[in-house]
Amino acid sequence: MPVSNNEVEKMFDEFADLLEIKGENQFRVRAYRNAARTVGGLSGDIDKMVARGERLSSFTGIGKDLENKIVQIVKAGRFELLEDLKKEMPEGLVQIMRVFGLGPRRIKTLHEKLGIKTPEELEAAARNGRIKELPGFGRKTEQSIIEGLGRIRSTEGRFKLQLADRAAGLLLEYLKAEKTVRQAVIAGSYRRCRETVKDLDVLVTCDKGSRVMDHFMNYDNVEKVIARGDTKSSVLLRSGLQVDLRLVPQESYGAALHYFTGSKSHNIAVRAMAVKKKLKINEYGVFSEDGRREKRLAGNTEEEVYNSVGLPWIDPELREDRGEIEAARQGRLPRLVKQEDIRGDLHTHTNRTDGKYSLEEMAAAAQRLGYEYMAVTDHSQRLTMAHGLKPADVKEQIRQIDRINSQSRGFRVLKGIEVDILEDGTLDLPDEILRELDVRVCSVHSKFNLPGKVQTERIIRAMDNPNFNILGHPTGRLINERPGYEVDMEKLIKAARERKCYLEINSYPDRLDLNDIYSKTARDNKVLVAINTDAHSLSDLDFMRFGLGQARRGWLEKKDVLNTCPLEELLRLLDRRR
DNA sequence: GCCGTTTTCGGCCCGACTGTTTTCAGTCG
Repeated sequence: MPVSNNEVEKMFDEFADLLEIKGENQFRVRAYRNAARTVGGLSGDIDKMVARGERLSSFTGIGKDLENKIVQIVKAGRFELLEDLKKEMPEGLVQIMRVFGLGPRRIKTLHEKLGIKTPEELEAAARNGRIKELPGFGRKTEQSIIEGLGRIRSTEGRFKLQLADRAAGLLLEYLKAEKTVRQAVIAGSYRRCRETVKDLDVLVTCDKGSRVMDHFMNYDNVEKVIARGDTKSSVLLRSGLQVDLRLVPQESYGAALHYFTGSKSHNIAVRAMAVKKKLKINEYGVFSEDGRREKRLAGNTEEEVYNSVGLPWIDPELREDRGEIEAARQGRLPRLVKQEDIRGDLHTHTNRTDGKYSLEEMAAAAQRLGYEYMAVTDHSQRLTMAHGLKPADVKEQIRQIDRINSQSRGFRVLKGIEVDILEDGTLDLPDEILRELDVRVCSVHSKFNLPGKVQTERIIRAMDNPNFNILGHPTGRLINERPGYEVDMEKLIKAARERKCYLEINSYPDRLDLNDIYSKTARDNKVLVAINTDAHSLSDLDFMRFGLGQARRGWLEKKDVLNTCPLEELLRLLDRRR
C-alpha cells in the first residue's frame, strides 16, 4: 500500500502534537509541523518522488534528517518513531488537543496529575470537579472543557465554502449597517479560498468612539460569546461557525489584513524576511528597530507591507508558503486566472435528466453571465436514477440545440454529454453518437471501491477513446462526506497529456475536485484544466467562483484553463482527430 | 529539526485575551 502525501503530513503533525505534550523543544516541534505543511503541499506524489530518488531536502522545511525519515516512511509504510512515541504517550491526548483552551502544557498537567488519557476520562474528571482543584485551573476552565468537548462532537471538522460564504455575506452586511464602520472584510482561510474554513476572521476599521463591538455582540445569529475585548472578540454563530472580529486603526488596515489573511506559515516567512532587514512586522504595521525608539514605516496597505521586505503584492490564494515567496522575489508570480477570463461553462445539466431547468433557461442564464458559450452535458443512459439519455434522446437534444443556435447570436450552446466511464473503461454511449457532440465530459459514477491500480487503468482505458475530452470530478470525493476513489492522479495527468485530454475542476462546493494541489500538478504537466460548475440549477452557475478559487490556489493562469479559450480555439482543442 | 549575503552555531513571529493570579502563564490565531 503506497504512502500518500497526506498520510505523511498526518504522521508528522501527530508526532509534533505528541512531542509538544511531552514538553520537547518547541523548535523541533515546529520543524515537524513545517515539514508536514511542505509535504502536504507538494504537487507530486511523495512515494514516486522517493522512488525516483528526488532530493526532498531541496524543499523548504525538509532537511537531511527529515528526508531520511520520509524515505523510511515510504519504504516501511509506517513511522517507527511515531509508533514508539505512541506507546509512551497515549493517543487520546492528541484528540484532547482539539478542545478549545487546552494546549500542550495543560494537557501535560492533566495527564501527569490526574492520569487522563482520553476525551472520555477528561470529561469524567471535569464533571467530577477534579480539574478545578489543579493549580492553574479553575471553575471556569473546567466548565469550558465540558463545553469544548461537546462542541468537538457537534461540529466535527470544517465548514464547506457555501455555508461560510452565506454566513460571511450576511455578517458583513450587518456590520456595515453600523454607520461608524469604515471597512469590514473577511480575512483568513476564507480570503485564501481554502476548500473549507474553520472560522471567519473579520477585520474592521471604524471611526473614533464606535460601538461596533457591542453591535457585533448583538448580532442575531450569535449563539455564544467566547471572548470580548476592546479590539478582539470571538463568538460562536448558531450554525456552529466561529467568528473572530478584530478592530484595528485605519492606518494599520493593510498590515492587519496581511496578518489575518495568513497563512500562518506564509506570515512567518514574511516576518523572518523582515527580521533580516532589521524590521518588525506585526498587525499594526512595519517598524524599524534601530535605536531605542521604534519607528513606523508602513502598514496602510498590504502592498506596503510586502514592499517593505522587497516583495511585490502576493495574491491571497497563493499565501501558503508553497514557493510563492521565492516566486515573488524572482518576479515570476503567476498572473492568476480571473472570472473575466472565463468564456463559458462546459458542464451543466437540464431537466432532461436531473437538472431543474430547461435547456433554454440554462442557456439564457449563462448568457446573462456574459459567457460566449455553454455546454449542455446531461447524464448518459447508465445513470437511470438521473434519467440518463439514451442514443435517441441525445439525437433529439442535438436537434433542439441546433434550433436554439440558429436563432441566437453571439452565444453558442455546445452539444455535450456527461458520459459514464463504465467498469471496463468503455464509455456509456456508442462512438457514432459521441462523435456528433462538441464536448464530452467523462465521469466515474459507479464502482468507487476498485483498487487504485484498477481504477486508474479503467480511466486511462476510457481516455484511449478519441471521444474522451474532459475527466469530470476526477476523484469523486465529496467534502466532509466521502473520500475520493483511489486513483494515481499523477499517472492520470500524464495519460491526459499524452492523449490531449483535460481535467475538470468541478466547482460544486461539495466537490472542488480537482483540488488545489492536483490543479498545480496538472499545470506543471501542461495539462489544461476546465473550470466547470456542474450546475443543476440557474443559481448553481455562480459556483464558478468556488472553482476559480481552487484554480487560483493551484497557481493556474488564463492560459492553463480550457474554458478561457475563444470558441473556435476551444472547438479545435476538443477535436482529438485534428 | 531547519537554516545560512551576520553561514556550521545559535537563532527560530508576535500580540491579545482569559483565568487564575496578585504579576503572569497558557492558549490562540
